[in-house]
Amino acid sequence: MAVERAIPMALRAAYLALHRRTEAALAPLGVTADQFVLLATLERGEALTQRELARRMPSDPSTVRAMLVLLEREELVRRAPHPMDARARTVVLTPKGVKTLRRLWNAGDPIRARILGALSPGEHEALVKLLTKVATALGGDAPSPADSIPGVEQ
Amino acid sequence: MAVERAIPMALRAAYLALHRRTEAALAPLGVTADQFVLLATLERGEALTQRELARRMPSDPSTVRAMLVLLEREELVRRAPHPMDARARTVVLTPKGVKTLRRLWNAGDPIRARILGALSPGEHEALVKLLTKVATALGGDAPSPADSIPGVEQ
DNA sequence: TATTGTTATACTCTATAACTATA
DNA sequence: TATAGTTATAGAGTATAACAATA
Repeated sequence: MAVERAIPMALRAAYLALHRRTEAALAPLGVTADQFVLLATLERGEALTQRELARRMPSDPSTVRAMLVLLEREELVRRAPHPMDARARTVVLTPKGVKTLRRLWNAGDPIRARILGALSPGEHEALVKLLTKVATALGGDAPSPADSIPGVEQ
Repeated sequence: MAVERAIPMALRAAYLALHRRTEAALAPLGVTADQFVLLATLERGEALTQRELARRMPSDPSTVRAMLVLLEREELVRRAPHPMDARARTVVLTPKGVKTLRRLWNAGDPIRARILGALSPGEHEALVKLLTKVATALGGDAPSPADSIPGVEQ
């Protein structure tokens, strides 16, 4: 099997721990961890189309739609016709969504604090940089055969 | 909101990229990324009980059972009565499971190579260390010494 | 009494394919 | 023709609670 497997497993363990702790912390507010990510994505860029939202999550358009239906039922987001493109719909946070999102950030603070508490400032910066490298290497971009490393995968 | 949010998002992005690429690579073999993790966990410690398997994944016993039912249907794993504890069942890879697992590792090699290709040896080591710190800080499971059952490994 | 596993149940996320409407 | 979104459908993982059998 030849290729180091420590990183994938360590990455999985760290993410799963984060995910589960987040689920538990947000559950009292009736929002899942993934829904939180969606809401936070909306906060960063207002009036996104569903497609753009899916691109940024990143996720699948039909997955995003399923999530939006749930969030709309809770009145946390609202979908409106796009002003220029009659095919598209824009998604925005409702006032209730904004308020809930603020609470969600607060509910997650202890988790982020726990992570930071385990790392020095230098480690923190390094980790973000390394994770970004990994994500980029595995990125949605077309897997160009030229990028693979000859000789490594025997 | 006070606390840095770069790490959680970077962690999520990296894991999701890994997960999706893995799903795509293993799909032709009819196994999901999570099922692969289960099979690989079995490979590392044979004749685990379902409970111990769930602890190591980590996952929920009822989740693991659902996965085992699927894997048993594919004849990749087999469950047998525990020799000492009549309540428990041991789970082992079938010969077909062993063979499939070998193919799964091969199918995933290019993904791991891609990760390694993006990192220097020092970065690779650093990343594993940092991820382990994060997982530990978030309640990552402590790996326990081998508790496989002597004499049961097929 | 505590633990192992099963069963029933429910929900979320995921994703493909066929479809409508619009660009 | 291509794109945005919907609908139908399916499957996989997740987890809780009630339960039986056993330690």
